[in-house]
Amino acid sequence: MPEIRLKKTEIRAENESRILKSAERIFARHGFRGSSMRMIADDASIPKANIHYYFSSKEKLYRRVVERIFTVWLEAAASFETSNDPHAALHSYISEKMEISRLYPDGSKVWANEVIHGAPIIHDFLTSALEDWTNSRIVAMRRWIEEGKIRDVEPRWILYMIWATTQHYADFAHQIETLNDDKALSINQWQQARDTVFDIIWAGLEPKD
Amino acid sequence: MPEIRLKKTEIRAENESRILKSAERIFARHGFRGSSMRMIADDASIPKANIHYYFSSKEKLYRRVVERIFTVWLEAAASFETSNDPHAALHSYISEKMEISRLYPDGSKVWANEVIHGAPIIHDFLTSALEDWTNSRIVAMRRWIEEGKIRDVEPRWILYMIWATTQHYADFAHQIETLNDDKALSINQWQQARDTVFDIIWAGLEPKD
DNA sequence: GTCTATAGATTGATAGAC
DNA sequence: GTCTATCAATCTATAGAC
Repeated sequence: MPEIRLKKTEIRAENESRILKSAERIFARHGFRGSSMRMIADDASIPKANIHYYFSSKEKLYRRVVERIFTVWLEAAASFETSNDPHAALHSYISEKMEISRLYPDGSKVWANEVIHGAPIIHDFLTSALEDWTNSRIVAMRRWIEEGKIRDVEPRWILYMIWATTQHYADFAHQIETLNDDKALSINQWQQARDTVFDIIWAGLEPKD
Repeated sequence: MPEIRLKKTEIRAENESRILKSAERIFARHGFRGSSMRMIADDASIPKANIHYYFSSKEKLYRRVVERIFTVWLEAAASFETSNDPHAALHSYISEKMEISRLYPDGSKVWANEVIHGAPIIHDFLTSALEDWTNSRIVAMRRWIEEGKIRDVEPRWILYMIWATTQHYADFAHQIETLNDDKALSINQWQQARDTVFDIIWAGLEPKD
């Protein structure tokens, strides 16, 4: 009965996707413990028991959500080229990170929430992919410094500054909107913010003549 | 019986202080919903029922914790002088914010956690004190721009950059330590990070000649 | 002011009919 | 694959003895 099995696979894919999307939104808004399976089920318009049918436990569902977020992060990470043009590499990376904050703020919030609480569930992500990536970029930035392409600044503080500033626009969106007359940032404001973030950081790295 | 009343007052002050300190640590580590009154009671070595005796409900205890954090924030806010020396004002403010991240990371985490989740409990802080303070500093920075003392950059993106970067060292401390061979930053590293944050931001604001 | 016992509500998870 | 009913654990909060 190949037809029936195909259909079941499609139903599974469709439902899993709907649940993951709702879970990301609910976890972002209420945190892991503050989110109940019932809230996620209601948001996805799927009976609560079915969430357990597709994802055996709340923790496994949460981990799947974080894995999705990490995939998005990896795509942005790739845009930080270790070529020999720091201006282009940093501009591309910062722009990409700001776009992620604008388009997927929930993912950023779940990640922030997890790290704030000591990364009890995703610690392995930090000590593997993130650590490798960070060290490779630090090496690249050190080379730029030796070649006189950027100023002599400890690379890791620059990376933290980029992460902090770009992710702030997602994680603290509520505060930013409150200070913006309770309105979300307009496209123009997003562009201006993105350009300012890059301009300030680049002004601090650009070699003085 | 003035003696007995005095002693009771002292006991109350002592116990309330112990509970608030434990609550801040537990809330920072596990979030509001992830923290139970039992965890806070155990951390403070005080019977669970007594927490309810001193603070009528979990939410009121949480609010008292956030009020304490806001007091610390206000002290740092005062160090951002609206005088006519932007270099001194920003250096003082950034240094103060970095010190807060170093000395009171738990408070910063509770605040971040709250804003990430849409500030359900502290929304009034955002729309009163924080909004007033922010607007006053934006006015001051606009004046600096008109007087040619800093470059023409939208002040609010600068403020967000300062908040994001300084608070990142508290909120994402776990990630930073993981990338630092699982060790907390040394005093030297804190100083270097603080100086770098200021230098980069000032390089982007300092008028070009 | 301290502390045990417990009420009342909510939660993650599962059993079992359809 | 869907969904109702329900269990067992946990939580906030309080009553009441000391």
